[in-house]
Amino acid sequence: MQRIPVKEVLSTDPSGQQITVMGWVRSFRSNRFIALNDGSCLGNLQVVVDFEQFDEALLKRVTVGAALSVSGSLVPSQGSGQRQELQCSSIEILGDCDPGVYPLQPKKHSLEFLRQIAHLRFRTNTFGAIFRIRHQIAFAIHEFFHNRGFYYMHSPIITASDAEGAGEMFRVTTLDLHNPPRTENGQPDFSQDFFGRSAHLTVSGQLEGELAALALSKIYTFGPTFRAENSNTPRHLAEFWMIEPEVAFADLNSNMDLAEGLLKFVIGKILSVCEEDLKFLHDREVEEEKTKPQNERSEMNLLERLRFCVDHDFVRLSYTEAIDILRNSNPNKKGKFQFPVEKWGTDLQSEHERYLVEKHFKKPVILTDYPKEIKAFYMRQNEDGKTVAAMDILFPGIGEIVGGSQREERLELLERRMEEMHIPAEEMYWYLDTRRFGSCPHAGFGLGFERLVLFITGMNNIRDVIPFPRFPGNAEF
RNA sequence: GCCUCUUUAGCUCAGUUGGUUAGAGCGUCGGACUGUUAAUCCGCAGGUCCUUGGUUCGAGCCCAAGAAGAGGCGCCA
Repeated sequence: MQRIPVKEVLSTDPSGQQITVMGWVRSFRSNRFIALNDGSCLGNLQVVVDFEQFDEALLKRVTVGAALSVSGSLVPSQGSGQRQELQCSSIEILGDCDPGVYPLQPKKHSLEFLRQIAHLRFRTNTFGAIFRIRHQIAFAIHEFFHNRGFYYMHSPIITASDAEGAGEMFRVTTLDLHNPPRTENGQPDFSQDFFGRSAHLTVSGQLEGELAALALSKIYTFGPTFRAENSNTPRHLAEFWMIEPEVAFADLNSNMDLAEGLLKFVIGKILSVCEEDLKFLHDREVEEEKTKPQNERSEMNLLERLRFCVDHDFVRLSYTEAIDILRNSNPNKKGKFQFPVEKWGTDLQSEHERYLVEKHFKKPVILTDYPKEIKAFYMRQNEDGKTVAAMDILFPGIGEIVGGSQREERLELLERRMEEMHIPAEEMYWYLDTRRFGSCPHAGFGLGFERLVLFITGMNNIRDVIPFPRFPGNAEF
């Protein structure tokens, strides 16, 4: 008999039909009720066992975590917790699970503990929900762009370009580390390396994305990126996934519209498609909030935050306006900020961003037109000569979730800026060629995929929304 | 990289001023239980108190160094 996913069974009207279901035991209660989960959805199928019909030795092997194939008839449940249940006529143990050594017990586990057994944490309700939602978010992102005429472009993962300056890079090499070939001055000779030159893992697909956008008009990348920064926070990973759309004939305003539209579409989609998993994470967060002191509890719960994002326009304001607000804010006047806001031109600290998003506006904020000194070389210079057409989207609890800009399409201005920032123009000939041959206004942004998953699932640590997190000192599994 | 905190049973934690035999809940295991919903009831077992060194008659507790984890900051997405 063919296996039917639990998700399908749970949406079937029970009428005594014979079915086979395979999954893993979540609990075995009263020597009678097996809760069987196959990961197709959050819910378990209740399998009812009449122990007189089964060998006692077989039932002893029905332990938490064991893989079973069960067959029987699907009938309306007599209990109140579920619509249907499987009256079991046969049980086959596909894989035993020794409860004495199996780390997952039918009890609460801390996220820190589960992180240490990340290879098994998929089997918990929480991580099942997170990774089902993660899939749906990825799918919704592709759907959004595809429906709007964007082409999915695969930017390279290994790159010889290290000019973008988005962060420290991981080197890719096949040279013998103990005895590399040397140049005259004693440095490793990368001309003898695999690619005939120094190579690294990409920190961003943006520059290559621009090349494609200046021919295909609308492209997006969605792939892994790597940063060898020694970042130890709940918002950073050394390996993370990034979505980077790039649009020709677009300015900063349409760039903001695109980013806001994308976030609203994806969040809205998840609200409708992942109702059950979201509700579970929502309730989980509500329970967790109860353990916190009153003043640390968030004003909105998870579902409220998500709906709020979909229903309200993001606040758009310039860096200059933000500085004014911050300068005149109560915490600044009362010296509550660790870094007081004084002069125009300094970068905002995360405490300032949090104040704007969580206290002042209480909604997502798009900050625009930053001082050129604190932004990347490729951002388009504004008429004031001081700022660039940049935009960052700040989310409550997450901080920067999107960073983007209109790109500098004017060759002379771009070359001058690169010179000022000591970026070798000759190595970037291929990038500058776009400005030499049919340059046009264009814009794009980078969206941190895991930060979006973090926001939508309501989790607090980015290491809990990617299956196998990579961060300083850790590449387990 | 910097700052703060944490590390005691499989898990989550308590452990008084440094004092003799280190506790609880949950889980496991054994037993009872045929309508349970992370069932319930009874019982047993389970410890390198993170590691190393030091102070002391005596250290889970004090000191030093190291390791691991968490939070904050910086870098950013």
